[in-house]
Amino acid sequence: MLKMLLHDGETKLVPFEESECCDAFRHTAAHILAQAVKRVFPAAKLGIGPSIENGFYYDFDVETPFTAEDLDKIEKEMKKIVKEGHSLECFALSVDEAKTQFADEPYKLELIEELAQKGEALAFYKQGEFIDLCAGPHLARVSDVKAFKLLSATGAYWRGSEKNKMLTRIYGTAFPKSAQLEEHLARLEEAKLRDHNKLGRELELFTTADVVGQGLPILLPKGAKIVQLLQRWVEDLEEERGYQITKTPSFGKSDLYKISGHWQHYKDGMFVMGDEESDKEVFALRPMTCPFQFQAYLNRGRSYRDLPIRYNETASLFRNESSGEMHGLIRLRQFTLADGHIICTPEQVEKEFLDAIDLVVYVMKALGLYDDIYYRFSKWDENNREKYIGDPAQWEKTQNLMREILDKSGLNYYEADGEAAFYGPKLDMQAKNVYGKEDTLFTVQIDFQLAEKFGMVYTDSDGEKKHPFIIHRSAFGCYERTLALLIEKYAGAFPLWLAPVQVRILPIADRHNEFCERVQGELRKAGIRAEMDTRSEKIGFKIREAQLMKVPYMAVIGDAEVEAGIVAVRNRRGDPDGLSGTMSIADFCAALRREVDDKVIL
RNA sequence: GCUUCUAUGGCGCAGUCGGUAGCGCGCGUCCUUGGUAAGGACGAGGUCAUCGGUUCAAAUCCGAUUAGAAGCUCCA
Repeated sequence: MLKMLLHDGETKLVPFEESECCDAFRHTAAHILAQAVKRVFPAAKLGIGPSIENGFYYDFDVETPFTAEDLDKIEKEMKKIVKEGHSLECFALSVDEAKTQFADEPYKLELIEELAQKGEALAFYKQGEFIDLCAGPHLARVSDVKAFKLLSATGAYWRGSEKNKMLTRIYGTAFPKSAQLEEHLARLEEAKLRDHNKLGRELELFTTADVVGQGLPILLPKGAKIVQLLQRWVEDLEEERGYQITKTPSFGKSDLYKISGHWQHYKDGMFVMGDEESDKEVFALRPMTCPFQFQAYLNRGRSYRDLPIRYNETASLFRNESSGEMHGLIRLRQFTLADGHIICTPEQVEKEFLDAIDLVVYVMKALGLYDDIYYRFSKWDENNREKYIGDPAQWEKTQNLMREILDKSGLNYYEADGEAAFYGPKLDMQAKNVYGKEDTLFTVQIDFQLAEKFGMVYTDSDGEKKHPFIIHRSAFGCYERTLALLIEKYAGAFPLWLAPVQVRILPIADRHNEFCERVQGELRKAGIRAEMDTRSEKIGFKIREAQLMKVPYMAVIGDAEVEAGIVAVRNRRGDPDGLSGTMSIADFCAALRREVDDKVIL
């Protein structure tokens, strides 16, 4: 139990595990950090310092950013402050008093000014000589902050806007007990071992080459195999659900993007080929599939009887991300989306939307990602209208429609302003990587605008020409990004059906090679991805290699196996359900096939 | 794009005050190899990311570029 100090000056005992206490704890740690920085670097100007998931940070304006040695010094000073054992007190000041108090703190003055304009009360917390403008709550005393560590110093824009000055942010974490801190740090180390950007390279799933460029990974045979498996599987699933496949160009004329609005809204994000001033035609690589796939719809007149039309396409997309944004397989300049558009009547929207979600949920369950995903209802930002097309009433109408459908679906979602596509609201399925960074994996969107822009119509039963609704959806998201998530989810030990090598065949001595080749042939004929270790090494060494490669199964073959025409099967460690023991080649093939089929069918 | 940091054979690293490169793994050859996490010998492989500068001399110092990492911002 920790003693908390509330803004009314009252105290109460709350366990650290309660989020209000945990936040107050980390927030107090942030104040201790700021106090230490002011002591060691008196010229530093204070920004803000909240608690965050798993820790805290504080922003400072300093001449030269903190070095690792600086962090050590600051940490030492923090320990001293904790030992000094100050109690915290909370008090209020008038605007004028506050301005006097923080005359040397320009960022605090800005906040005071702003709070004053809103007519909000100015609360302050004090520990020893250190006073901060702060809404609280905090711990009642600094001595409870026993275990902490400063993790990094990086740049961060004041108030989160790139128009403002970049301050120096120190990140740290803190716990009541040092054992908890150690455990947390160990978890961070553990997470790093699953990092797809490292593991994916080690397992030879992908690589990058300086001369090729940023955000342009080379998928190696094993990585490409996984993507191929996923793509075949997803395309089959889509076909089962009534999708028709299209194949459209990877680039088109600027005129096309002018219709869709990309030229006006996202030209900076596109790779443009040619110069509008001097060239007769200017092209751009496609950042999304929609305008191309719409041309398939426009191929002839459509009746309400034709709808819904569901188009899918495995599409390479190109987006000119800024140089600092690329990351492993997560953020790329070229990527492959299991893209698609459902064109339907207003009456059909609900069912089609729900069916699209149903497909995504099926896919996530099959991949084992279902429990790691959460849902974000991404709406527009009415205060930032230039980012979007269409009028506010339409936006409200579509968002309400989407909320209605979402509520019926029973999905547990949260709403986010300013995250919509420029043409409509989205349901984003979000996932976190091993470092806790969030990214969109899948998305389903309702679009009420592009049909009109492209002149897409259907003749309704009353003979009227009407604009259809369009659902933009992805069954899978982008293959590269999902692959990254899968690598981290399974730490490279893919389930059998996705493993690029399913069986590694290990001859005990070279004289068993011939039989091993036969086994490899049999497995391959049965559709099993088998690979043989042909090196002249001891069997223990070969097993170790196969373990490092995280291959689901090994088939060990020596004299006894050759004589009896069988294989000794061994599974990957930590897989108690897997096959093991000796069996005939035919039985092994059949068992593997069964296991593969069981895993995919839910 | 911004802040900080980084770049040495396929991978992981060492290289002290500037004096033209080493180790482990991997790779190749040969020997070895019967049983569940590293058998041995020999060998190949690097103009130290690129370009430019300082210097008698640069992997080492300086600048630019390219690429990578963390964070911020952005993400159709």
